[in-house]
Amino acid sequence: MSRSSSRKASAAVSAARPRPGVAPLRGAAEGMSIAGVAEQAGVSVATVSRVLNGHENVRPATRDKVLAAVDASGYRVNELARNLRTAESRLLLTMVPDVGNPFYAEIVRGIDSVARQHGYFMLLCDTGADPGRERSYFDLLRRRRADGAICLDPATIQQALGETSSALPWVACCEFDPAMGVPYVGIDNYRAAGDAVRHLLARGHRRIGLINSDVDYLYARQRQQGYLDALSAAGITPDERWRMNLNSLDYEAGASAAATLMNQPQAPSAIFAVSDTLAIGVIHGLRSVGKRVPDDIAVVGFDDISLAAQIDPPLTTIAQPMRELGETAARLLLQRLANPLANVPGVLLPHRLVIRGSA
Amino acid sequence: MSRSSSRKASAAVSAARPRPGVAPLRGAAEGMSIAGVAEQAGVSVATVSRVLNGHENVRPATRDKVLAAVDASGYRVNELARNLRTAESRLLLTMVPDVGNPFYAEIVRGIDSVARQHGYFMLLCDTGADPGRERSYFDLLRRRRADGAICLDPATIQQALGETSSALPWVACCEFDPAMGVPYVGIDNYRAAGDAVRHLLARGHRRIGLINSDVDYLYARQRQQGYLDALSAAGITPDERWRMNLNSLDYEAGASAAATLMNQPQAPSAIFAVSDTLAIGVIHGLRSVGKRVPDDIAVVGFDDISLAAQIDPPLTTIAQPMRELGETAARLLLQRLANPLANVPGVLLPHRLVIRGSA
DNA sequence: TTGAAAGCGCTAACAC
DNA sequence: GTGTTAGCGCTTTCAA
Repeated sequence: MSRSSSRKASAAVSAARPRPGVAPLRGAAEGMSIAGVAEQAGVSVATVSRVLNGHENVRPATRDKVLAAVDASGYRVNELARNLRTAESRLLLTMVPDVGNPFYAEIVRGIDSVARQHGYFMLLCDTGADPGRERSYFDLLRRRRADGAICLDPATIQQALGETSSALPWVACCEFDPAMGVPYVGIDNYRAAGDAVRHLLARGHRRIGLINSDVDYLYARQRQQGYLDALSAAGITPDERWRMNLNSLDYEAGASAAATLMNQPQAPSAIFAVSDTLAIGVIHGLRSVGKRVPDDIAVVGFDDISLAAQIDPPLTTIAQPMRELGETAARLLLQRLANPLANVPGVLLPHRLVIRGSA
Repeated sequence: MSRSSSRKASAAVSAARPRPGVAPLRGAAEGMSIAGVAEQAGVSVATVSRVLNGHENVRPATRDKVLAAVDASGYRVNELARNLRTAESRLLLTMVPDVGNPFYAEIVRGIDSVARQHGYFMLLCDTGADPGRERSYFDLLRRRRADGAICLDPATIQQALGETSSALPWVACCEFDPAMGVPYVGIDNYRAAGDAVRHLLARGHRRIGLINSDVDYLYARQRQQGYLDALSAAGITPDERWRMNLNSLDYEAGASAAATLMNQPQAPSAIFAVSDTLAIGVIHGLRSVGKRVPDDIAVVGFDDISLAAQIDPPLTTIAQPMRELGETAARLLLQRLANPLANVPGVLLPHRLVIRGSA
């Protein structure tokens, strides 16, 4: 828009100083381009580029001249230009439904660390489960703003599968369907949920409630099935009134769900919540209706966010290897980018039951 | 580093198709550029560009032709090229010390929402308080990868002030020095801390502990001064043993600090922690040494993250308008980008004491 | 080992 | 209203 004048002007300035010898000392920043550095160093732009990119075939003396000029001018490569030329943005998109959820935060850290190790930056997008936003993020890929994407948002994934996005360079993390033809990393949700329920069973509970998210999501269905089958295997017929499906993982959602669940005859004596945030809310909700945990009601969560160990009582939960989940997702994506043809495998990471005070 | 080979191949492919005449019908995606669309629509690239950018001076019929061609080809603008041409990346960098901290997460949401409203995307960077990473992020600005930055990391800010970064387009959020010549948004930390202490005083406490972060940080010094002055004003001589400085805001840090604090004669009867995460850890730590909150020890936190209301006992805390903090920071930055010369003001947002069960 | 020059795909003068 | 064309700043042939 209003850019041409200033930039042009400064370019002119540097062009207007063919003064040999002493560097004109025009401080750092702005106007300086690779051409200016070349001029100051008395070499061609090609040579400057070679030095900047660490190519071997440059005479040490030449290299030093260039480096000196770069130093003196405070030049920084314009990655906008570099990106166009090399046709890559070196940006990885990460889509999460909610940055505020500690579970996602830790995964995001894992992604970020691997990405940075490989010279990529991470563009974090909070979809807020908003379909409009969700769709537009995949477009970032098509518009070359990002080289690849990692999606953690179940809703987005459901939607992506329905569209033509399978050709795009992305991987699924935590929420996935092995049949979907997109690389993924996650855990065995079915077994994990079963492990949680079996723990409760072993503690003598027979009436076990399930506070789940929307069964539109794969992971929710998998965990529900794990819950159901574990109950059946113990000879218990699951009561439908013990189950609730929420469209949020917020603390508040868990709190009110717990209150609702307790407000019925034959209320459960234990609750399995599919997320620690939900479970923490559940404990709060239970307390608000006068129930003590674990004495009156046992609670098991899912994820093992760092907070789980801090609350009262400390939360018994299924630990997911969050950091590794993120790191693996990033590696899978990088692999796919490096070799678009090779088919990248799906990977399942181990989970683990962590027994603390709540159940 | 290893980025040359693959790219070369694809460039060659598209370059090898100067075939004139009938559009090769090469479906959607890949190779398609604005020139291809122009050809299919039978117009010039300039016209396509005009349509794409919503310029008015295009005949409806022409516009339709172009749109049809865009549709048929599945063309998406290459923003790499656009960015170079317009000399802006439309990316805003946000630097936080820790994405996992719910306090920052909420602010980040505020930034993201304003950014997106204005056609920018947010590049989130977790500095992890690592000086190396910190420094490299400001370089993103110099390399034109981001148009501007919002910094939430105290350590990074301290360092940025020492360097020549004041010329860069960035704003400070939460941590700031009015004298630093960089736009900022935050709260009145001095008064806020005073309010917390006065609340405790009003509840009859005389021995009030302070669990603070590193006094290298401006906000930490401001809150400490607020604490000290409030105590003095009440005729109390602050005991140095009541104060602790931590280099982390993690739950664990708060927990162990609390244990340490209690492990001395004349231990405080109340604790003011400068962050809710710390305060939650404190409550946990207190419990682990057999102290009950608030009966034995009162606890006041700072921030009012959503979790504060959920724990047992619910946390009394100083609420910061997190969402607004983020939104304001983004607006300040956008303002600065729109008009680099105008001097953007510093803004202070109101805080508020939220009284719950812990004190 | 170095330089000249051809673009990457787009926008915006400037003509017509 | 529409087309022609000149770059944006960089990387990478290709030739010397």
